[in-house]
Amino acid sequence: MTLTDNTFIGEYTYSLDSKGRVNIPAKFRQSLSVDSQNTFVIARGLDPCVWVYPLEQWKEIETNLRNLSSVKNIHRTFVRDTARYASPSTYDKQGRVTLTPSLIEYASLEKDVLIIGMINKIEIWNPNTLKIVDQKNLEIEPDAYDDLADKIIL
Amino acid sequence: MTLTDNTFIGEYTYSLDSKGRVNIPAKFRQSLSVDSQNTFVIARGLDPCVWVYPLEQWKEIETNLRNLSSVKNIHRTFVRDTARYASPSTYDKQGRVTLTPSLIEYASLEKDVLIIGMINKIEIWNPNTLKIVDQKNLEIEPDAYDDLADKIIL
DNA sequence: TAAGATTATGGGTAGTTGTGGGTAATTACC
DNA sequence: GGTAATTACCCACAACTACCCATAATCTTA
Repeated sequence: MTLTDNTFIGEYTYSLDSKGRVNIPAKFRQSLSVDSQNTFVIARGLDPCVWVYPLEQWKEIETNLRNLSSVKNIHRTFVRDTARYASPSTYDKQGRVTLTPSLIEYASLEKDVLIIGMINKIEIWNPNTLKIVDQKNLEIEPDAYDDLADKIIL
Repeated sequence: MTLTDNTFIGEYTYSLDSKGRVNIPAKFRQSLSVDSQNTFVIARGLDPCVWVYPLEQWKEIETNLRNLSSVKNIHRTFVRDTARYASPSTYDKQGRVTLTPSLIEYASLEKDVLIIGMINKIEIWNPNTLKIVDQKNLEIEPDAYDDLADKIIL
């Protein structure tokens, strides 16, 4: 069952092979819009993981980046950090995308990887790294977290 | 007799089979809106149980999540926590949805499960777990309970 | 109360999905 | 321009999932 176009939820364990390929879960592929032409854009996450965008979604990001001022240093830095590690990747007949060595290193990916649907994008994690990050996030102020839950969860 | 669309009340005992399938009570299925296309979204409850949303209801949550910014760590964390354990499930010809192993484990579900209508969603419990939670809830401060009286007329 | 319809539960099967490896085409480098 | 390395494409197997059917229990209605 497919929900909305370009919307991803759920968690899956897959394996990264020796050629740097990972399977994109079938459910995610099915939810990819036709406009995205079987193509994702892989990029650095703000967390130590790989972010995978549907091509269409990435185009919106490019538009937003274009609108950032080149005068402010922080803007230039943000654009550079975002753009330099990003690259498009069309999945093969088996539904796999190829990750760049740079991104595999950045996210410390090994054989077993965790793929998480994040609504408008997909995250690829080393499961051990995520455990550590999850642990750290327990320190988030419960009040701020509860406020979010109140607004969003039904 | 069906009440309002996507509204669930009552309690039922059903069994979870070896393939991770549970029957959704016929009354609940009948109350599911046409827009939900025979589909529920199963997710982690805030209590140790499984939450089952009508697709239509879940889409509202998705919309809310989509509006959160990925720049803020707390937002990313919240989206991840919410989305990762959720998955759509269309019921089969016999009216059953399939639960993920992850959710079965989270809610400690065994053969006998308790299905409870929670107005806008459905809860699936291990009956023993619910007993314990019910017991704990007796300790809720009566004052807080009384505050509710201002908001709800019984 | 009896007959029919609906509902709950179990299991079989065919199609889909994930994973590994092979080969041809392309690119990079001497 | 020739060789080596890399990349993209293709095939094959194994595991799994979704779909289908069968039976038993329950409810509905005449």
